Amino acid sequence: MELKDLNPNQQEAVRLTDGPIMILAGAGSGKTRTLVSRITYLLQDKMISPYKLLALTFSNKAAREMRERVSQLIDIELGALQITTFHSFCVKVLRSEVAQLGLSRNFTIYDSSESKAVVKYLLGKRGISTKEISPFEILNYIEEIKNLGHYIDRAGEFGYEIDCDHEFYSFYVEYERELAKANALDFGGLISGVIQLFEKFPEVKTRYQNRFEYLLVDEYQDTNKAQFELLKMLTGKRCNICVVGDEDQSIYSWRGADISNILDFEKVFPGAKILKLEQNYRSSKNIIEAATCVIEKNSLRKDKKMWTENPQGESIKIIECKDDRLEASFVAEEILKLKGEQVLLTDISVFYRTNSQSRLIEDSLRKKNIPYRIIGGTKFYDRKEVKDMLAYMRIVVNEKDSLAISRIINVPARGIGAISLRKLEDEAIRMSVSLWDALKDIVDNPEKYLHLRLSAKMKSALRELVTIISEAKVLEKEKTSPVFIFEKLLQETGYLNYLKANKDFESLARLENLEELGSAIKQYEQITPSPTLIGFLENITLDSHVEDPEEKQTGEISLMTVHGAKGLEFPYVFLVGVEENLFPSYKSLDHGIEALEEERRLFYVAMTRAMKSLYILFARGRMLFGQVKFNGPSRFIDEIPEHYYTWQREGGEDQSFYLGDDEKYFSQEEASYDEVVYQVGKKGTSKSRNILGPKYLAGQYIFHDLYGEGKILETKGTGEQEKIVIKFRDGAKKRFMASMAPISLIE
DNA sequence: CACCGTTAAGTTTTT
DNA sequence: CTTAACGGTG
Repeated sequence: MELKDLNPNQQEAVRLTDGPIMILAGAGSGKTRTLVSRITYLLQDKMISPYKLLALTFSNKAAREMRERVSQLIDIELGALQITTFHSFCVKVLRSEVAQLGLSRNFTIYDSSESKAVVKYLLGKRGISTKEISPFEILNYIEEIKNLGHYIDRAGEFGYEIDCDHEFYSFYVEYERELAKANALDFGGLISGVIQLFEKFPEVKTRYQNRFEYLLVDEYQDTNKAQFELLKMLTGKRCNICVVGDEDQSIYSWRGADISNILDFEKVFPGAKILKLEQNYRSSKNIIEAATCVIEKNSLRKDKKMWTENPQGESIKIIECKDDRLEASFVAEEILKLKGEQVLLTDISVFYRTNSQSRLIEDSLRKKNIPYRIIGGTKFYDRKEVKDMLAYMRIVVNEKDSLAISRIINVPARGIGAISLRKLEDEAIRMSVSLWDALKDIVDNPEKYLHLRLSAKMKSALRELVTIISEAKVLEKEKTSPVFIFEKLLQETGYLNYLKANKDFESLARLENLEELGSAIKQYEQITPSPTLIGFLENITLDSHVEDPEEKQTGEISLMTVHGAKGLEFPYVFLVGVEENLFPSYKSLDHGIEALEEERRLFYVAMTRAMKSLYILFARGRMLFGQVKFNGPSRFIDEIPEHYYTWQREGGEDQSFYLGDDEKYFSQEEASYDEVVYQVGKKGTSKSRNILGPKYLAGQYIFHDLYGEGKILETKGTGEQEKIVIKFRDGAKKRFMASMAPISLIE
């Protein structure tokens, strides 16, 4: 096989097939290429059967891409080759072995909104309002436990401790019980389920260990403890494990990704070989060097330094804008300019920290007729009507899924409201059967349930519902086409008519969404050898269906969050909203150095997406939560050495805020306060900025005559209306009117 | 049981 | 400014 296209380090990464190896692959270092080469090398040169290889990724997209590229390179039957996501892999294992764990193989997979519904149900059962305890808090707690790989009654040493006296522990236990009753697993449960399986049935583990002689893991920095344990179990004694990752691109720790998996790899796999891919093929020297300076401020990282042979390239452009609207219109304006220079729109991308920032950008792009598409954002499968229909289908494949039943029992309205539902659920609990079995029995033997005093209307409604579902179940068993079942459900449940009855815009949009769901099922049928309803459902819960920006090259620019940009690259990148409290996010500023370092990695990811041209924008004033905030430029901008960028100011400084053409954001009163001139001098630079606006900026340190030293967290308003939030040494946060409070700036 | 008004809060989201 | 979620009323 040809390895001469690879650099020496990449070649070594391909050839070191045996024993544990960790490849630290910097951004744009040809990571995927190396991985693909390694797979083909194993298959072709080492003559390893595809059956013995397992490559794990995090996203379906990455898995598809890798498989695609392998199949382009070699001409071997790849049928048995497992290139798949952690979760899909676990589903596969569990579907074939799960009987041993007391689930049946038609189990459903709950996504986080369904998990949340379970938690809310548990809270309701205890009579606790969601105001007293937020379901998210409990959910986070449960997820944390599961991210460790824990399962109930796990015995033995496992390197972590679970505090069974924790106030939420009982919720965790009940939650697990509910899921088991519903024959369902959540995302975390898929992983911990396999761990449980392997621990309780070592012979099953041995079988998988024997099969997969070579293990590959992509995006290793994103693995959590549970996934790490799974990997250890799978590699067994042979330890032919190759992980590829970049600690500097770990941006999912808030979801359990544990950076210590990378930092401690050598400890867990003694004798592990560490290889670094440090040559960048993507970006200009200027961008790489600037990004390197930023990321080196992090302490939690391996010693790795990117370099490139690419030309120096142009300077990074830092654009200081007067406000968020100007920022948006600058982006649109500049894109038009680039377009005039024959730059392809598909080569341009705009990144932002939070989804809500896309609105303004979209507005100004539309105004200038620039086609764009949003990558990520609100998901199709999160829409209410889609979830409703999916719930119908879930009951058809898994009748124990009571959550699905309670979701749709009154959608469309059948006269079975919350109270009646509660009555039915209680009855099911009393008889210790599932909700579905209870409903069926009520319909079949109504005389047994006189005590429920169900109205005739309700009884007939229930009968109808049970009949429709039962019929669909028969069709499902007969392997009828999923689309047919879907359409039958849509018709007979009355959902279609229920939407058609309303002529409003919203219902119309919903109809369209359901149509789209129909075509998604059709598409699934076409590309799947033996399509089943359960297969389709699994497909959509485990595959986010994020549109691939490279897929449709119809000449649109791409908009996405920085998280969504990971793994992508664009010649032209606009990074907007680079302000304190936004990027880094105000939430992370309260959570210590680790959270801040993650924000810095995120910033690093954003920078390193750019190949040729990088614009970093920030707005002096920004409309946030209905109020204008003056957050000041992000600290990350300060971390880029000056000689890598040019600084450009947009929007003058003598005009009042937002007094442009169509602005009605401000009352006259507020607008006239911009008379205050202040100075933010950066020490040692000539860049002192005389800006009209607030007197204080977030991040500055002050002294308060009464409370002592403190740091400004945020400011809003100007002049006499200016309010500031200060965090003092003792951790207390206080609000002040800037003009009244006895405070002074500390240099 | 459905609707409406009030209230509170407001990151990121590979699976 | 938005949105979600609750509680009260018709």
